[in-house]
Amino acid sequence: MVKTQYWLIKSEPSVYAYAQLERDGQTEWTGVRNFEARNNLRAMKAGDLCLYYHSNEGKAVVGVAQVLTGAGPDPTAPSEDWASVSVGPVVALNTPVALATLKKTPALKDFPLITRGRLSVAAVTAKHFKLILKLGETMLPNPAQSS
DNA sequence: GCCAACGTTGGC
DNA sequence: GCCAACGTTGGC
Repeated sequence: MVKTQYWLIKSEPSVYAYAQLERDGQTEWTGVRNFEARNNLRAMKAGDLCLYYHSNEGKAVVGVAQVLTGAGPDPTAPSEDWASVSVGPVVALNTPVALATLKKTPALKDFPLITRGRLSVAAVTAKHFKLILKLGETMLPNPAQSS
């Protein structure tokens, strides 16, 4: 199997919270209108894992989501030029990792939330991904644990 | 192809 | 609710 890649996806909880994803079981990740974020969406493939960040309200990484299907055209987009993927919930973090905590952690100095605050879909290194799970006092359930 | 204006995001 | 950061648009 191909190596799992790690990502960070952001959503305002008032728009689509992680708890909503858990209720729905899966969702189509649409509405991205930034070229770089779109390119990242296109690089996602089924099985990749995403840290789920709540922006504006909450301001914390709250859960892990998994890419279910790779990028297709965004049905909500005005043209063919945009992409979306479908994602499903994996686990909610036992302890949400606040932005303030991320900022205080030297190992996360170049985490995309810190360096690229406004990028809504960003690649995350395996090292950062694991560290955030640790800060969130959370283990991945076995089916999601791939490499 | 540059760059100013504008709109949006998101932390505070 | 303000404002800084920054990406995109559009005029030249």
